[in-house]
Amino acid sequence: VAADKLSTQVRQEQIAGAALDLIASRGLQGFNIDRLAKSVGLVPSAIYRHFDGKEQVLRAALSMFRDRLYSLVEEARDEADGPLEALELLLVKHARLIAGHKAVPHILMCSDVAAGDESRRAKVQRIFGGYIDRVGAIVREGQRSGVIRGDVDARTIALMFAGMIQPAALLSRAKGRGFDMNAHVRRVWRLFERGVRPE
Amino acid sequence: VAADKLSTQVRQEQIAGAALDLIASRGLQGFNIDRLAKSVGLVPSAIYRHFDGKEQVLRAALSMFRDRLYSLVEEARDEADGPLEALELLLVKHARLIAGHKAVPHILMCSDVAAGDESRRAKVQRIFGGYIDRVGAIVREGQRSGVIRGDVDARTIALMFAGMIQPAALLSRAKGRGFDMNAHVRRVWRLFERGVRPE
DNA sequence: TGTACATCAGTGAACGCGCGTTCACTGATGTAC
DNA sequence: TGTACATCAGTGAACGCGCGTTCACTGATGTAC
Repeated sequence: VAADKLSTQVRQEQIAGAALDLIASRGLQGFNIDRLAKSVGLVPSAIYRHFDGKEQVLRAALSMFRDRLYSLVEEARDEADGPLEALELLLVKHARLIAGHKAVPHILMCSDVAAGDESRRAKVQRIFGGYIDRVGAIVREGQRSGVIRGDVDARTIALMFAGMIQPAALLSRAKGRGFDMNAHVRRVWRLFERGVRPE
Repeated sequence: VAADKLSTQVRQEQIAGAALDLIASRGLQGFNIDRLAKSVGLVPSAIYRHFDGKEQVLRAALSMFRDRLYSLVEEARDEADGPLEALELLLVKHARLIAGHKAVPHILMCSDVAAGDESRRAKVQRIFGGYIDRVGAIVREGQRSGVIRGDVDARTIALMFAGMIQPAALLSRAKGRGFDMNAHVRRVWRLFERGVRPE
């Protein structure tokens, strides 16, 4: 019983998406060709019709991850009015993803994906750096308009922002239901907001 | 040419320590029996004289990691006077480890070590939870003595504290020399300090 | 103090499983005439 | 519109490498007498 034939373009997206889910739920260890193939309803060897190999699948997954991550920042920026509200909204959006067991962003960033060969490490670093840059841009906007203190550089504040989410993502993955992500986000935001408020 | 014979007790410590280093520098992927054996000057099969298997080595490494991590907190507490200074000192100690490419704590916590079977995940979670509890205890002390605001719970502040280090550890691992850890710590501390200061 | 024996850490060859990858094939899709 | 052919996604068997683990052995250490 053979699977339906779909174009390589469609399959590549399916496969990259499935790879992301797999890595998010089972770590890089749990990401193998067998499981990947099964989760898109194909046979392992069929993956090679659409990718040159496992590493290329990982690259595609990373690119998809990057696009989603950056989109999240843009969304927050568009929907909020004002930089401070944009940051708060972004934090809430992250929390929602994490609570919905779709903690792709911060698990991926954390996991051993960042090990491996030089060019992969460079790619992960570029993605994270780009994220910090984008958050930093929002911060700088806030500094110009005077709602965020100007005596600490924007990059540091952006890193602190990222730091609100990562440990929480870990705890949430470990504890599952036992961790109230929304409550945490509300509390931690108050700390952050006070830290960055101008004197 | 055979290696010197050492007691199992000595070898177990050597091996667990080497495992930690290996995981810190190469991720869980790079942690294999061949490399592990080589780094303690033994032949792969010799590892099995001292551990039942790879998983047991990992457990021992985790335990060693836990002891070191908790010791760091106690040291900071002992050497500082006052809870706020203790936190700052702890932050500096972490930064020093990370800058010295011994970023074991936060890489390990982040890596796929936290995936894997149920009992290993539980162990990693317990270690991280214990760390947060210990930092939280310092925070609570500060709240009692009035140097830390009392209207945010200690746990949240402890998580925020952990959040100052993790993203920086990632950046540092990726960028190497290109990231000035000490400068970052000084800047991020000012943010944190202002966030937790009483009104 | 010297000898005999038990214990045990270290060795290297071999085994076997997991898993990424290849390849000859099948059959559907789509295009040329 | 129908036929012939090229293209290409999907299949399953097989291969081979990496790597964790086992095992019979060697020889040093330490203990009993």
